[in-house]
Amino acid sequence: MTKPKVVCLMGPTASGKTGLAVELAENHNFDIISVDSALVYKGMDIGTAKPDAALLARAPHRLIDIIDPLEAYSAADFVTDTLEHVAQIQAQGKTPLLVGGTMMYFNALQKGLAQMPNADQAIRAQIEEEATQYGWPWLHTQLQKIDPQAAERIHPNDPQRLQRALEVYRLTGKTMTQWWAEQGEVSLPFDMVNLAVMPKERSVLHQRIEQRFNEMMEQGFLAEVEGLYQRGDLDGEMPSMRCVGYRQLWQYLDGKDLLEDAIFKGVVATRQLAKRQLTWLRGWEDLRIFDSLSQDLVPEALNYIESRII
RNA sequence: GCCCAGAUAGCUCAGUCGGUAGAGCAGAGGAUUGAAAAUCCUCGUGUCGGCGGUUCGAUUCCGUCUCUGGGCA
Repeated sequence: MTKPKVVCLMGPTASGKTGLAVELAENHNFDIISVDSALVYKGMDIGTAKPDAALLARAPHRLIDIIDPLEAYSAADFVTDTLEHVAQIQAQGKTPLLVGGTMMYFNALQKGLAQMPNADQAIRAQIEEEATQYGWPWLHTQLQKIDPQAAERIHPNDPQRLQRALEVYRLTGKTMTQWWAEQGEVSLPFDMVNLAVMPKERSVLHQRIEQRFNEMMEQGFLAEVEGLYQRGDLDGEMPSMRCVGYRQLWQYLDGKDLLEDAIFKGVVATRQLAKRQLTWLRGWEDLRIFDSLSQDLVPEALNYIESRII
């Protein structure tokens, strides 16, 4: 018996995912779920290239504007929320169309996550404290004693993963390696149809990225970040303010960079993001890639999807 | 026109007391299990501005030319 389908539209930043998604939605019985770790934030619109009101009216997106920049979201939150939305959409007899560039979220959904606990601020602060006192290499040797396999995998210079591995152990008394071993196969009540859009040439993507960043500046990106800066309750270390562009303009507002340099660094960071997204995509199983410059992009993509949905 | 300082990797520069050179950034490849637009790993041959000279050997010293800054006229 064939399961219902969920369509996943992926692609690097600035590849034209949103435009394609809206067109697809208007030509098919789709309901869009955003797969984007930056679009979840309210009030972060220009710099995230969030679809505007007119576009959202044509094709509503779920999982946009769901939290304040003060809060954090995660791959696990995404999976939970998405499963709920998918069920709702299917109950209405529509097909979910997942669109976005946060490959980690797609991966978590498709490959599954171990049943580990959420981040714990107190434990993280504690580990942070130990890191400033003894240094991350020392924490790495601690991990070696607790979970040698994880220590093998995690580089001593990778504070984020080191912290997480230690956090999981302190929280549960079980190592990350144990959690992984217990993980088991994912079994979702639906099948995926994966497709991606991107320009054939990397240089085309780079041009679009630079052009789009300049357009964002013209549209008032700096004022948007300034507004967030002046709230007073946000800081540059929060996940929201580490987003590409926001981080660099924050540096400028902090007086740590010239505006011109901050803009350049923002463009660079966007290119580097695109590169990492492409690395994910390169090895993705059962993924059909479409050229974003193709004249017949919409019909081609629609054709492919229909051939897979049956 | 004269004087001075430069000219080395895509960019900014270091360096070679004469034995053909290396950092940061950019770029490329990879990893990716509750921060993922995050975090991290790996990768550096380029007429060392052109042409002559000295020398076994010049990117390095000398001369000259070109170009770019700055100063003086």
